[in-house]
Amino acid sequence: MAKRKISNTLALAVLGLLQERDMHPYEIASTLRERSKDSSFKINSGSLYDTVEALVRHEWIEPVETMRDGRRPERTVYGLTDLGRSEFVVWIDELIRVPVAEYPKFIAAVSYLGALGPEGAADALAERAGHLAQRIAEGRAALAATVGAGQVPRLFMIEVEYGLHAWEAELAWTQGIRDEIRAGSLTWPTGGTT
Amino acid sequence: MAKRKISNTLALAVLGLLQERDMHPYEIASTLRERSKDSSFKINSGSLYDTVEALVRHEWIEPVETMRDGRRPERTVYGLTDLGRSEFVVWIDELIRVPVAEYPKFIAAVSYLGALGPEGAADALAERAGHLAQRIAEGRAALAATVGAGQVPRLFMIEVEYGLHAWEAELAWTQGIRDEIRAGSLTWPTGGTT
DNA sequence: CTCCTTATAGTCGGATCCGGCTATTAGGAA
DNA sequence: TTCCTAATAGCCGGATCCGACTATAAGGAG
Repeated sequence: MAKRKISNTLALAVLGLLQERDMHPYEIASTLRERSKDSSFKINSGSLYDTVEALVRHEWIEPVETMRDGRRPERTVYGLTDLGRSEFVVWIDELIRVPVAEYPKFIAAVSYLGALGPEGAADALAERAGHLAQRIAEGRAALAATVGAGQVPRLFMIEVEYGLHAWEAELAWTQGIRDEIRAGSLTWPTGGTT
Repeated sequence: MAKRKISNTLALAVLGLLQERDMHPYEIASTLRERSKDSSFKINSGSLYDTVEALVRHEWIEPVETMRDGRRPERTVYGLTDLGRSEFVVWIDELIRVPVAEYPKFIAAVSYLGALGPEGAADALAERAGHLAQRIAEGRAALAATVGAGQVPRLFMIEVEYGLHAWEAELAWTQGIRDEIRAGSLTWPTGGTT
């Protein structure tokens, strides 16, 4: 499995939108935000323009027309190439099929949970649990307002379901460990806070 | 919450190890690998040396001695400063307390799961489930061989427990959606595979 | 003794990422 | 009318990241 030419998933979002119709980068960004896909993709205007250039270099997309409206900056509208259309599917397929290691910040911190001492750790975990619970509630509400109301097909928000599921698992673990610390079933090795 | 001066979590690993004793970068990397912390931190020699330099710039660590052994490359041994020692704890505390958005590749792919079509999606999810199940088994075995055998205190491998919990949740979701697709309860909107 | 692989220790250049900046127009507040 | 903010559209320089590479030594196979 050689390394992908393009690995930034923002490129995936671009390809996905251009599937629907040609757009210019700024439009892509605002459409993604409108559909609240900005919680699945890190949308940064700098990265976006770099990503678009990379996609052009690899001929997955191509400029379709460039126009200007009054004295606004020039806009370049891009469209998918056939190559882009097929690579899009191949890429998604691969991303789904084979899990790749990622390194979330939380796991790094948990690796050194010991450094906080039992009380400090339990306290910090409790605070995290609170934040997570709130985000989960917000996510649920957002789902109810769109899919629940029949505004959007469930498939189009399926990643939100996944995100909620993942957060719930994290919440459960966080609370579980907090409880174990408080109950004394997860003990600190003697001789150090490390 | 202003942005951290140093955000790469590899720096956290460095600080954590220097807590125990002074080391040179290469030694840090091999110690981390030995303790299989390389599944919690992305250890790349290039990044490691950059990270160490950044830590020195911020005076969280400092060179303690530099020596050479025969005609091997020179080694610089680093140690924690008082600042580093205290920032270490503050940083962990913050990372635990407040969840930050991250953008795993899987969530990006799931956002466009539709593009695979029902059969393609179910098939890809099934394959992922297989990989996940295997990794979970391996992780469990590794835990049993260390913590289970009393070789290492549970607290020192607690992040492995978290990782397994997260994978299990992902596995459950993956299988659940695969089943829903096969059972027809998650349907594809008519008029497109997007 | 020679060859090959692995361990030791780190450097370097290019790719990527990202926050902050510019410039213009539209819309409303005062 | 003038001022201020938000939206439109994108550019750029610096920070970061990372893979590929160098060079030496030690250990074993044949």
